[in-house]
Amino acid sequence: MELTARKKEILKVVTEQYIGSAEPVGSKFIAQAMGGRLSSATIRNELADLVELGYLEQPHTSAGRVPSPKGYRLYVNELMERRSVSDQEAAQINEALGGQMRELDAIIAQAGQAAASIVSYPAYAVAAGKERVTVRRYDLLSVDSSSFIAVVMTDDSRVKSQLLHTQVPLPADQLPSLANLLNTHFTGVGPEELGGRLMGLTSQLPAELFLPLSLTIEYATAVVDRSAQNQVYTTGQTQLLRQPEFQDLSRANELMSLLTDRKDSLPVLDENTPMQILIGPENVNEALKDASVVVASYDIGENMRGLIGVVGPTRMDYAAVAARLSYFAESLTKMFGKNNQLPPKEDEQS
Amino acid sequence: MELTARKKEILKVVTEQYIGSAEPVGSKFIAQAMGGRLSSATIRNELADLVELGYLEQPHTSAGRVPSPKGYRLYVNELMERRSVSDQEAAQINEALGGQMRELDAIIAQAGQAAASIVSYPAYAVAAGKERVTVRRYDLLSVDSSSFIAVVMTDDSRVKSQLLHTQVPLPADQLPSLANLLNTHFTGVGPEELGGRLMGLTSQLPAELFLPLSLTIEYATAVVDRSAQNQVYTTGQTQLLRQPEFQDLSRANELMSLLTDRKDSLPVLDENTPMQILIGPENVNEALKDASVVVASYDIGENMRGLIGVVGPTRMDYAAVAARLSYFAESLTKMFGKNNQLPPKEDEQS
DNA sequence: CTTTAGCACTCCTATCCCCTGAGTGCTAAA
DNA sequence: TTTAGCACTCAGGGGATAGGAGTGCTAAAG
Repeated sequence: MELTARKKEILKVVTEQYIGSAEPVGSKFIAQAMGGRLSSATIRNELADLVELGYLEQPHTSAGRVPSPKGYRLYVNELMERRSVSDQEAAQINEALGGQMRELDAIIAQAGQAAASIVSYPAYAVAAGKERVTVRRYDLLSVDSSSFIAVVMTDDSRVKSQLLHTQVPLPADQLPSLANLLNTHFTGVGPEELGGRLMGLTSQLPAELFLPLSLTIEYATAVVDRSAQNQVYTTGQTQLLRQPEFQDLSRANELMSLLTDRKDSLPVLDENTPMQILIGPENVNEALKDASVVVASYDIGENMRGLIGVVGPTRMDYAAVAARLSYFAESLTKMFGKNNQLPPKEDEQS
Repeated sequence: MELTARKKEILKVVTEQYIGSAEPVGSKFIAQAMGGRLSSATIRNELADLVELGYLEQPHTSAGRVPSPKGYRLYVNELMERRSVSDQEAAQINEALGGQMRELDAIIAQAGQAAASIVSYPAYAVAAGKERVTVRRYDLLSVDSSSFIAVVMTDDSRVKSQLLHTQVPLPADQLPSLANLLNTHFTGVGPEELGGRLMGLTSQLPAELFLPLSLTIEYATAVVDRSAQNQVYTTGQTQLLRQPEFQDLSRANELMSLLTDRKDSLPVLDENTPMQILIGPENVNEALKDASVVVASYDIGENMRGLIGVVGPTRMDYAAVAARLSYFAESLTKMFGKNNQLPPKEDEQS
C-alpha cells in the first residue's frame, strides 16, 4: 500500500538529514525541519508507523531513526530530487578528464581516479569489451633469423603486437604467405576455436612454418581471450576510511579487501542500462551487504562499453553521486565519440 | 663504541620477541629467554644502558622495552639470522609464480600480488626500464583509405602498435617509403628529440605524407616517453589493517593513501643493489617515517629491471621477509632468463 | 666491580558506576 | 487526529578505583 504524502515527506527529511550527519534523526528535528506545522508527538506516531512498515530503523530504543535499505530504495526511486551537476562541478569533472590520455587501459584507470575524486568515495572502472572478440587481421614482420613480430588486429579495432622467437632459423621470405594463410583461415573466430583450426593444419605444413604459425596463434588466442580483458581498476580506497561508518575496522576491512584483492567481484551493469543504484542487501556480494554501489556505463567507440562505479556507505549521497556519475559517463561517451577514431591506445611487447 | 656481546644478545631477544608479539618486552621475560643465567635485575641494568645508547625505547616509565629504529638497524645488520626459505615456502612462492603470465604489465602486477600473499604485508611492483628508451624500428601497415597501423619497436625490444587515423585520404602505396624515412631519420633518439627532427622535415614533404608521419612520431614519442613507463602496482593493502600498529586509523590512513593514491613516491632501489631494507626514519618519505620497506630487484631480460617492495610496520619480520623476497626475486630473474626471449607481452591499440 | 634480591613506585588498563541528555512511547485531553 | 505531558530507556562520557606489569634504586652478596 502506498505511503501517505506526509509519511513520504518525513522519510525524505530523515534520509537527507541522515545522509548528511550520519546520526540518527529525532522527532523534534523533523518537526522543525517540516516548518513546525506538526508537533514532535505527531511525528513520533508517524515514525512508529514507518518503522513498522520497514522504511526506518531504530538503532536502540531511545535513539532517533535511520533509513532502512527499503527506505533508501523508496527515497531513490521517488523522493530524491534528481539534480544535475552545478557549473562548478561540471568544470571540476572536465578538468579531471583533461589530462592527455593515450593508452586505453590508462584512460580507464584515470577515469576511475577522476570519479573517485569527484564523488569522494572509492571508485572502480572496467572496460567491458564485447562478449566475443575475434581476430580481424594478422601481420607478420621479419626481424632477424629467428624472430619476428606478430601484429594482431581484433574486430573491435584494437591492435596488439608482440615479438616472437622461434628457436630455429626462420624462412623470412615465407612470412607474407604465412600471414596470408592466417588471414584466410584464422580470422573471425574466437579464442576457443583458434587452437582447433591449428590442429587441422598440422599435417599440411612443413615444420619450419608450423612453429611460427603456432606461436602466432597462441599469441592471438591470448589477445582475444576474454579473461585477459576487463581488468578492473580501483582507486580512492582511502576515502572509505574517512566515512564514520567504517571507523570500525572490521567492516572497513571487508570492503577494502573487496576493492583491492577481489576487484573482479564488484558489480557490473546489465547491457543497455545507463546507470544503476544498488542499495545494501540488494547487492549479491556478501561484502557489500551494508554498502551501496552506483554504476554507470559509457560508450567507448562502437563496440566497447566502459563501466564506472562508486562504492560507499548505504548512507551515500545518492542524488549527488548519481548526478555526477551520469554527467561523468556522458562526458566520457562524448570524449570517445569526438575523436571518432578510438583514442590512441598503446600496446606493448617484450 | 661496540656493544658488549651480552647487550647484543639482549637486543636480539627484545627485537625478536617484539616482532612476534607487538608488546613491549620486560626484563623478566628476557632473563627467562636467555636461559635464566642472569637475574631480571641485571637485565634491567643492561636495558637501561641500551635505552641510553639509543637502541631501545620505553613507551612509558613502567612499560617494557621496544627496539628503536637504531635498534632494528643493528638487528638487521648484525644480529638477524639470515634465513633461507623453507621448502614449503619455496613451494608456495613457485606456485604463486605459476599462473600463465602474458603481458609484461600483468606479470609485474601479478608478481606484486604474489609477494604480498607470501609476506603477509602490502607489496608493490614496478618495472624500471632503462633511463632512456629509443625507437629501434618502425613499420607502417595499410588498413584502409584513411587509417593505418603504426608498429614501433624500442631498443629494449618491446613492440607496441596502434591504429592511427588520418582524416584525409592516405596514399597507401607510399607507406613503405614513409616507413623507410622513419627508420632512417627517427631511430636511436629519445622522446625529447623526436619532435625536433620532425620540425626539420616539415617543408620537404608533401602534406598528405606529413600527417601520417607526424601521427606516427607523436605515437612513438608516447611509447618512448619515460613517464609513461614504470607504472607502480600495489596489492595487499588490507594486510596493513591487520597489523596491530595500524588499528589506529590515522596512521593506517597515511600509509593507505601512499599505497593507493601516491604510489609513485614509494622507494625505489639504487642500480646494482639486489636488496635494501629501509627502517622507519631512514625513509625519506614522510608517510613512511614509522614504517619499514624491503625492496628487491630482479632482471627482466637484458635491459630492464623489476622492483618488488614490501611495506610493513617497523616491527616487521625482517628475516622472513628478506629471505622470501630475495628468493622471490631470484625466481623471477630465472623465470625471465629461461625463456631467453622476454616473456610474451601483449600490446594493444584502440 | 658485578650481580642479585627486595621493595617502593609509576603508570597503563580495565572496570564499574553514576550521571546526563536525547529521544522515545504512552496516555489523556483538546 | 493532533498535541501536551510525563515517565522511561539507553548510549556515552567522566571520574574513581583496583590490578598488574614493570621499573629504578638500594644494599648486600659474590
